[in-house]
Amino acid sequence: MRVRTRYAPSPTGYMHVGNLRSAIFEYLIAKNLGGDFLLRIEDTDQTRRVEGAVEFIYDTCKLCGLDFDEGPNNPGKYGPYIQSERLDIYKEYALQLVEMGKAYYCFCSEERLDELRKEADEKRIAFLYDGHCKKLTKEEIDTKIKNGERYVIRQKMPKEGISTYDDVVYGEITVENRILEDQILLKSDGFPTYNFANVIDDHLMEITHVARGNEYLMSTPKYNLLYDAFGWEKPTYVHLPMVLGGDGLKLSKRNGDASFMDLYHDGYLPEGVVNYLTLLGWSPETTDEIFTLDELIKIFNPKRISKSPAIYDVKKLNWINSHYMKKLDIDKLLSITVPHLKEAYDLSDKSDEWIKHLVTIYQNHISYGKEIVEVTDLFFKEDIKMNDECQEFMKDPSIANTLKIFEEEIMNISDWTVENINTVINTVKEKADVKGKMLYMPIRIKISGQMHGPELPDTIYLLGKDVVLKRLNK
RNA sequence: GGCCCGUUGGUGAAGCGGUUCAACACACAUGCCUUUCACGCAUGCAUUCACGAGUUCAAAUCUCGUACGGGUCACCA
Repeated sequence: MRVRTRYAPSPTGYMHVGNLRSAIFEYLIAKNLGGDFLLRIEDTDQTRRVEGAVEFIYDTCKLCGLDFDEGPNNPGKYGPYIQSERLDIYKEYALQLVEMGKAYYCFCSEERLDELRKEADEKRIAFLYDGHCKKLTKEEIDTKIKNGERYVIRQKMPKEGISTYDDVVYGEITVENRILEDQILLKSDGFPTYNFANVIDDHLMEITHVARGNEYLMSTPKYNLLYDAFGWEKPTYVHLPMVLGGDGLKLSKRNGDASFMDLYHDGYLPEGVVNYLTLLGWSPETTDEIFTLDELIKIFNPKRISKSPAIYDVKKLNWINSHYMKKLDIDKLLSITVPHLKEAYDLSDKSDEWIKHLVTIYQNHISYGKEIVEVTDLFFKEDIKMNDECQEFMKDPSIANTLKIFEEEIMNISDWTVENINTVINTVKEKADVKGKMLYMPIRIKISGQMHGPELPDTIYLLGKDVVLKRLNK
């Protein structure tokens, strides 16, 4: 049987890295086994629907290299791929289930349910629908429907026994049937619930591997009961550990850039993000950490997904992304850095050549595009401030002389080039009789306010003669 | 509250009965390289795997209990 996986998001507009990771894992599972990867939009909750969300999902996946073999924009023979366009299908199957006695009509009002829930709450026990409408006769049901009463269709659960299934990640999962609620399959607005649509579609679309967040670990037995009722073959389940923020709490906008598009706009590279996200809760057999998508396809094994939650660690993301930054060609590098520079600083008096030079010398120093802004502020600020470490260093008595000679030599440069600046530094070395750290550091600190930075001659060159002289005299 | 899942160094994480099993990476420290910084390279960094008991000749690895953390109990997915 051909392996088929699906990424089945709700179009709520926001795609955080946890969702993206699910998509990546689904993609990797399919491609590793030479199968298909498809997109299905689960828009059964009309109240949460966001316009343009589908395009957003497409854009994100395209940027990341996750190509769909089938989906709303490139349908295969299993469409439609948007659940709101499949309503008739769900209804048909729901009715079939009622026919078989595995589901029933329920006319209970919101008020009655709330009352029941409150009671359960007071007794501090879990609320379970009491099966009130299960006893309704055919005649009673017909009358109620004729009277226009709103209804839902609920799945009939066994009241005793246990259900067990095997998960690729979590192993054998067993739950008692008595805790399974007669869950709603079809809502009163005619839309199916996730619980129902998901099963119907996965079967109809011949999905073989279902990868999803582990919040479904406990409800999977209910889905299996549905498969059994229809006599369908159950898929292989791969429940994914949750992605947590650095503070150990659920990922949110607060504890980091949780949205892929935010990362992308900050100048992170999709290859880097995909590489990092794959390592969230999964590890290869070797100790390598840098992988292209193609390499990942070859080695991805869902059995190696970990059970414990994965921590989304921006530091590690930065480290991986910096690998990809170093390999970037100049045009690409410019495209992810210059827009941020322009936003932060006034570049109107800078030449393209100057900007290119600036970005180039920082290529090995930044881990994502936007970081260029904070590391280059010494080129744009009027005043530079030395930290304690710098001030401590500058206390050495020999420094005044070194800087004085340097200033004289700089003033005498007529042709402002990196090469000539380099020559000046060598001249200072001779005349002041200092070398190494005592030669470079005073100059670096005086003109940049920092002990770290890119090549000194380049820094001096880009600062310009006027600024350098000005800072030397402060 | 019931049920399910997790807990390895400063951090992220491998390992899932023995054979270097406490990998690897980040961070940190030191050294080399570069006339400086950074990059790169090299070395160091958990007598110990939440805690307690048990099984075993042998446990981070299996079992039970405790603690802590998370998930789930919707006409949301």
